[in-house]
Amino acid sequence: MNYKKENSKTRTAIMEAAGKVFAEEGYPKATVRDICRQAGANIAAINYHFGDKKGLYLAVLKHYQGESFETYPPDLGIKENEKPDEKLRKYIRSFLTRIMDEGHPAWFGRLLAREFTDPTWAFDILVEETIRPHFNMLTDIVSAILGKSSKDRIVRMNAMSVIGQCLYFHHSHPVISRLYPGENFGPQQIEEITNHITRFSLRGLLKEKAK
Amino acid sequence: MNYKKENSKTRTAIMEAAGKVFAEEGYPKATVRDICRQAGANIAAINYHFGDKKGLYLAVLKHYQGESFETYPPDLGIKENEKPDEKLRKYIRSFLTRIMDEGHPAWFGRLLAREFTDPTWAFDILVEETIRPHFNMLTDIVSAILGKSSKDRIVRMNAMSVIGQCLYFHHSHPVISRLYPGENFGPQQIEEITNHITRFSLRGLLKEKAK
DNA sequence: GCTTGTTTAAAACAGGTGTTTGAAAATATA
DNA sequence: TATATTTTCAAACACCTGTTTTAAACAAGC
Repeated sequence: MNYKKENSKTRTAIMEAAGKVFAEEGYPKATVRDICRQAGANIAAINYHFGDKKGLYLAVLKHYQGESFETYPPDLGIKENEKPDEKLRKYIRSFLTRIMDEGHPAWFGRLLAREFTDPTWAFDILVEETIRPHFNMLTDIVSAILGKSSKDRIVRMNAMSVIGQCLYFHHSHPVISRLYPGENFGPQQIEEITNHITRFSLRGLLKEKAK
Repeated sequence: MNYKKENSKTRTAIMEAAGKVFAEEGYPKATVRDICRQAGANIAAINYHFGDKKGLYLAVLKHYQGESFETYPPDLGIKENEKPDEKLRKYIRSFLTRIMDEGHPAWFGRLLAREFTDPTWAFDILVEETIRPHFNMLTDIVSAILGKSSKDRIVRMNAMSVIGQCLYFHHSHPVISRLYPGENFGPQQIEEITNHITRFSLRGLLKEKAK
């Protein structure tokens, strides 16, 4: 019922492994046996420390959520008096890095990207706690560029155009690697992709403003 | 071994139900029991008519693939001497309709969209048979607008920006409906979304050309 | 009629899933 | 040291998955 120590060795090992597996396989396909094997723990430990698979997923979300946005803050280096164009570039770079970066807390970004395309029961929590505030941040930037209210419908659509590009450049890997073997739009190309999306979007936005 | 009649009543009923379920749930989560229940057929019928679940999925792909691209041809109304701008608009509309439309053969589009974000074993077949030719069609349009070779890397990135927007406007449903209840980017808004993406993209592309 | 080939039906099978059990081991507490 | 508490472990449980079996119903040809 009450799950004891917060800093057990196997507990953190399980969370570490779970983060990796959940991000790679997605919640439904990820198996607790696989997670425990990678963590070097017994299957029952998952019940003992987290209650059940849901509890584990929730714990992983809650924990790495913070870590991810500490490492890749969406306003990374954004100064208040900076031009909206530059704000947009930094937002895009941060977004891309968060989901395409390799190594430790980048799982969370991929996990979030997964929830975007087919949500689990945890989606509502994620929307309120992380997606909404960060989407608002983007719409603010876009509305500043367009010179329109951030409540405007057109602002939302333009913001979605930006996010759509970012997400697709991430999970287009399977397609690209088959269509053009050798071609590579992977984590190493984050800078290049950032530049492309920023240019492409700023033009789409600027003309919209002029109209 | 040899699967008899091609026009059995239960056979077509199963394929119909399977298309719907596969598109809604995705291949892994879709269960043969669910499909057979919706088709009013026995579980064993799936083995008799299609061998196994893979065979069924393949049969569904092969069949509705043709039907989908007959209903929503990617060059819908495109005349050879038309301006590239108008070609792009029609391509985008066709793409959006194929995955967002309701009713009969629209499953296939959604099914394809699913394979884009997490591919199954059938992905390689789909790439060669449907994705490659249609992506080439898009890169041709884009390269005409940019005035660059369709083999150019920059052309591919711009094409991806277009497709990324289309895909995201489709599966952003869960996000949007939670962020802005009442707001709706459903099948009814296809025209509006087509206009937005076309304008947004044409501007992104045009300036790229001018540079 | 009978016989042959074809299609359906109920039940069982083998394997994988999340979860629980109950007793050991490890650790802390007195 | 002795006792109580916390943590691990192997095994089993109940359920769901795709698949197979075996027999029955159906249809067509003679």
